[in-house]
Amino acid sequence: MKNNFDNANRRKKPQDNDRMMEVSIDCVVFGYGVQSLEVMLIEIGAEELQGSWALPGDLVYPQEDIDEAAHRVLRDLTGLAHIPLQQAHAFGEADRVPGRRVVTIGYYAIVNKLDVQPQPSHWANKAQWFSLDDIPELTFDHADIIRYALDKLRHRTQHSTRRRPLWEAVLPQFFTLSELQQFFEVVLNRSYDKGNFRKKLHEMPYLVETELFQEDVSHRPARLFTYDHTIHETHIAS
Amino acid sequence: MKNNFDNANRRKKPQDNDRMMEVSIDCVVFGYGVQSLEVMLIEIGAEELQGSWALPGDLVYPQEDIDEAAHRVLRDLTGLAHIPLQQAHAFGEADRVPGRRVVTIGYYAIVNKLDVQPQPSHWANKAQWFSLDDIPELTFDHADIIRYALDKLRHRTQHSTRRRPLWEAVLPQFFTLSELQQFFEVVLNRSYDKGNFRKKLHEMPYLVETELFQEDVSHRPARLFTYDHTIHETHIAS
DNA sequence: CAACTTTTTGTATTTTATACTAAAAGGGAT
DNA sequence: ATCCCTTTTAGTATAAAATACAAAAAGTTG
Repeated sequence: MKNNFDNANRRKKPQDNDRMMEVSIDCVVFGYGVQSLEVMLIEIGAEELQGSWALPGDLVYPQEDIDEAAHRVLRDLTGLAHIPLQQAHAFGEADRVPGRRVVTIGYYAIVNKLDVQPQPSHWANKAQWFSLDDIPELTFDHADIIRYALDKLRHRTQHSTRRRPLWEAVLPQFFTLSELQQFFEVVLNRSYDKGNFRKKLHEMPYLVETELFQEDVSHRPARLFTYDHTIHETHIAS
Repeated sequence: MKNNFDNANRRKKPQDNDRMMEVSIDCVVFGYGVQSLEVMLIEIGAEELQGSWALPGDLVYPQEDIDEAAHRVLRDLTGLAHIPLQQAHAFGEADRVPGRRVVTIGYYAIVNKLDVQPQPSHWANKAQWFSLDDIPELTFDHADIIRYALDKLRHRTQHSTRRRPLWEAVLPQFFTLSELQQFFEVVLNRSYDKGNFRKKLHEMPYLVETELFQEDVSHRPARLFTYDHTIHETHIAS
């Protein structure tokens, strides 16, 4: 086994470490709430960066996949588990971390703020939500990583109809069309016409109408819909 | 300087290398030609993988940005310089390279086959074009990397109107609308109606009409157009 | 039951995409 | 020169999609 060499570096043996570096993960978790989109940050509770705000991130272990690492890091620092993280971009400026060489891979996700309860642990002192227009000074290039992740989040919300929709992880199992519309309005920061938005949704066969209705609202109760992933997949295939 | 620590790993000193790994770049260079889209592969000329085909790729140096590394690697192995490489995706399965831990970052670009002359060097024995439907067995997960890059290439060709278009690097400075149409047809693997395609192009103010025409063609010569990046940028801003 | 809210359906208009036709402008052969 | 071939270029006619707007339906509240 130790005699297998990556073609990417054929003149070096694996045990030579003069070309090794650290690889980290940074997670951009967006918190969806009523009329607001926030991002989860942690306060560092150790060593010289103590008191600084940063994205939840840590080094990748040699024996784990980067996707696994993303989940572990987020869970260890904030307590958030089973979050559908997506890779956004790798950041690899040589001087992005002063005095060290760390290549980081940015991941992003969106969750419902009501569904999660941030629990800082390990070297995270605090873990809390920050409004997107009120982000504190962050370590290193973390502000860039957030910008990039927000771009991807918006792009994917608008375009990719061929993958499991992001709102599926945010909305309850049964939801109204207005709730879905709000998701788009909050994430994309624009507003839609109610009737027209509804028309477009009716062309999505994987958005299935149930016989359930809203309760305890002081107006006409809306019909509840649900997302059917099986229908979505067969729809993509055709 | 050595006392600065990444918040991503606050319990380790930089000199501990039990969490270090190798980071590599793999370049997917698409070659645009008449009615064809190919990809540049190299034949490995050293050690056990000798004779295998692979993407041009190598380890990142500790002191260079990953974007720089991508250009260096491609130049060293294939002789291709000043190629506008774009990051596609990071691949970090723990077992993607047997016996080692290498996280690789995939980059992609498209060039005109007539503009470049592949010159294998370093540990590349050969460097040549392969048709996309006739790719040989590749090392590691390089086939996945190509798939991913092709996806990005197509997506960007079709959608992103807000960035410098990919065809700018492929077409000559002055080109006909039919040449531009061919680019889209080859990359997206579909055909367009001539009149309608032309109509859409006329809505792009950064595509400017010149007073030049084709010469030495045995039919009505077409008007030549050119791309104006300044106009494009002001157009994006509005 | 009138006032109010939000859902839901519907129409009318504008914009965009697609299909198709035909004139214009060259070269080459007769 | 004239006819035939090609491709460019302009244009029209139709279909589909996006947008704007209006109004009925179905509940709650006072």
